[in-house]
Amino acid sequence: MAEGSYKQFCPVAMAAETLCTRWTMLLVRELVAGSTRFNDLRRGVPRMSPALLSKRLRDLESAGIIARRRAAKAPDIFEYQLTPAGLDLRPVIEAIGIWGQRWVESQPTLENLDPVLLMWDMRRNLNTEPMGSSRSTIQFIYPELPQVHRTWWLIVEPDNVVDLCSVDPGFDVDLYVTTDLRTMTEIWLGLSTVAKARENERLILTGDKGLEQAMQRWLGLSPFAGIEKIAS
Amino acid sequence: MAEGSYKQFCPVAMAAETLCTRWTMLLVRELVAGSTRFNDLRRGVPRMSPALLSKRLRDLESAGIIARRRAAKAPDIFEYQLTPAGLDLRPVIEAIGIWGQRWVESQPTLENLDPVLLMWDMRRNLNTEPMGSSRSTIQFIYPELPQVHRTWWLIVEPDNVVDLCSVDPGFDVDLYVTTDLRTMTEIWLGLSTVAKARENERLILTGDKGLEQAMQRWLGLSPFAGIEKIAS
DNA sequence: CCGGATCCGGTTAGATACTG
DNA sequence: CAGTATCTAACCGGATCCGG
Repeated sequence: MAEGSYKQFCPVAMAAETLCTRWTMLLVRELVAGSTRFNDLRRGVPRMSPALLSKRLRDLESAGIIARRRAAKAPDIFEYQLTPAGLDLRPVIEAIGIWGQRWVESQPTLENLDPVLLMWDMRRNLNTEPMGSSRSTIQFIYPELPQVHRTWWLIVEPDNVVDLCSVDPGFDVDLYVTTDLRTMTEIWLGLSTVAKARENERLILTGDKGLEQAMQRWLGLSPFAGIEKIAS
Repeated sequence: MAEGSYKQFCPVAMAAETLCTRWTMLLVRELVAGSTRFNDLRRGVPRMSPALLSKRLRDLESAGIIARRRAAKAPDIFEYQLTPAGLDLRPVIEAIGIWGQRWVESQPTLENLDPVLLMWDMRRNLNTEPMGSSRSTIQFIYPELPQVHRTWWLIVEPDNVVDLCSVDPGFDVDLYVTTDLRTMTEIWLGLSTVAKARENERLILTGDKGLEQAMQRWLGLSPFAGIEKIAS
């Protein structure tokens, strides 16, 4: 047992001992969302130091939540995969996320804008169903942001594999999305919609009319976007 | 926003910022279980320093989870009451508790035996329904423990108010329960039963036959006792 | 008793740089 | 890609003390 123990037999206490240390819940969120490799996990928790990430992964392993094994395809690369106990943490993440969506105010939330997290989340949840049978390239432009984070390309290949680039992949662009980071994040979180943002001209679409009309559908939202916010 | 922020707009991250700091989840558990006063909360988290408890209560207040107000009956005493946002944390505590019951192994759990926590939990969840219409006094004896924690009296008044004493209240005892702390905790957690413990003579009942037969019913168990443990 | 505040030493986490 | 190493700052635990 860890020295930091609560010394309580209560199941809540025993679980919290592992789960409620700094960064751990976000790390579990990334694992539940499907990330398995060290640097993928790191992208999901970019402000966590790699030393602490490494320690937390060892902690989760010894708690029986993940298993560290060599990747099947690349034996020199490690993968962290959820065990049955880890997979069963999904309801915990969902309960916390639902509470956060309902009760954490929008204002402090929207002080934490981050284009990298947003774009990777969008990539992860993109709905390829409304896409055609040929490749679709969508360019996002945040004019307010510094060069490195200003322009992004989302590419849906014919086999429905989704790719994200921050350097021009050279493909013809089917749809240009020009907006600001706050507006795009509000839409992602379900606090606004594509239609509302277009009305207010905070989001401008140019290009393929089909992709334009279908944006609210192909843009997969946050898993918690459907939960109604109660706090202001 | 706190300086310790994760800087992520994700609802899980925003919620975890408040909820996943040390002791906070256990404190919320106590609040959800019904404790409202500083020293009642303290009894539920006895190893938490009062300074940190005070800080956490202020944090929970500024997060909109509890409201600090003077008690209606005793205006010089403060009460910490859950707001609607706080009441809505019950599903979070339940999800964590269920996961803990399922996946945390019994062995580390049962290294955290604590007679004070156990007896107060038993008091809190006692089922008075099988009790008669007159006062019932049940004495618990843990022969292994030092004097101060060896003997406890659970008293159910005719109006179904439950009381817990660690000094002899002087009433006639209706039922004597002699056992060891580990056995009683296992029963409480649903890892054993009154019948099994009596078979193995790890739990001895003496006194009123009705109370004896009904012990498994009047002994309310941990809220998670019904969840099947999967881990060993 | 109730509801804290203060002080100090140890542990944990953040920042940054570096490596096989 | 997958981590270590190092240093500093923040947080936490434990004990003590205080005013009503």
